[in-house]
Amino acid sequence: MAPPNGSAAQAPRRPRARKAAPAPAAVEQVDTSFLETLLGYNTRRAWLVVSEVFQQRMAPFALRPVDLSVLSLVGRNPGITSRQLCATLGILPPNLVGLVSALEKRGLISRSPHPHDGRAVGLHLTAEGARLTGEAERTASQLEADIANRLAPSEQRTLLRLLQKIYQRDGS
Amino acid sequence: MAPPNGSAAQAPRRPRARKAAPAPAAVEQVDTSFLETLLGYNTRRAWLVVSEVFQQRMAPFALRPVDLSVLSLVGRNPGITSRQLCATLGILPPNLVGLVSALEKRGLISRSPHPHDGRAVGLHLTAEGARLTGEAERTASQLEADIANRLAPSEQRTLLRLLQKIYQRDGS
DNA sequence: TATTGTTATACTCTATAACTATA
DNA sequence: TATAGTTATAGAGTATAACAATA
Repeated sequence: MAPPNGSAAQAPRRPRARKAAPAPAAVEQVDTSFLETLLGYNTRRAWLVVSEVFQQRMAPFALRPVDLSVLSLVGRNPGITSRQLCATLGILPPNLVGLVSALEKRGLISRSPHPHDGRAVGLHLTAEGARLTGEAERTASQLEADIANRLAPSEQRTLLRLLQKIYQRDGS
Repeated sequence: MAPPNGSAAQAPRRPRARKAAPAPAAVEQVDTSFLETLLGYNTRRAWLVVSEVFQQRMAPFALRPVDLSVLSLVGRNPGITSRQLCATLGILPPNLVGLVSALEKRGLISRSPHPHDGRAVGLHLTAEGARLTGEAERTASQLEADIANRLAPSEQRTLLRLLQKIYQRDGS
């Protein structure tokens, strides 16, 4: 799980072109220069680090990242519907059903009729749900602060802003 | 799949605290302010955008992101072992077996004995593998450039650098 | 004894089709 | 007819245990 990278990657050029020579040489240091130019590779690697630390620190709450996302959205948007949760988080409706049911069985969220749409159901946090969500949010913020302390405060703000520019105002 | 966000998120504060009041009001605009402060949330959302475009543009090559990663690493590190690929990409050995076998069946990579370790097997690109990998790498670079053009060139370099600072020199 | 590569397998995550009830 | 929520199910991704061959 520990990638032994160390090269300061820049461009995807590789001057040393070998002519299919079967020279039996072992690879010592792995050259990841091209991959490190890819946004997808870098975001995935960064996410792996964050999600691993998340799993460790949030274990006492028994909440996955997606669980905290749902609880946080329900807490800040009382009466939000499953459909709105799906659209906001990029989850497909069938995959949200079990998630919400589990949180309801744990007594963290409750369902109530939607004001003017008999098909929809509004979601709310219970008192216990609000308490646990608040504590979990504080833990998550601290957790991410500990990771982001490798960056200067201005760099932290910049990173979030640039990531948001990548995925916001975009549908495909 | 299209998240209708629009708020300029900053801090996880929410002044409007409701006392468990069952006021039946529908949610119009979803407040994602807290989630947008989380590095994990932002990296995942950005990755979803990149991976979706990747899937579209790379369809002609029938390569997933992880396939291109393997081909690129084998191309730049002739004789690299499965174990080294796993360590570099964060893949578990059992999950790499089928991946490498598939690329071998497609005639893109070949196996050769390791110079001084009878257990290990060195991986190499075939002529066809090198051709396809080169073309796929150029397509991937263009694809990501098109996504990153929402950012200024200096911002693009900054984003990659900050992401790398998050996941590099880290094992847990 | 430790490591490489492998098989088998289980668990999670994600995606599609189809149904119901409301609009 | 279109949408919200749901069920069933299939597929992809990820995880552990255990084995043979080699170090």
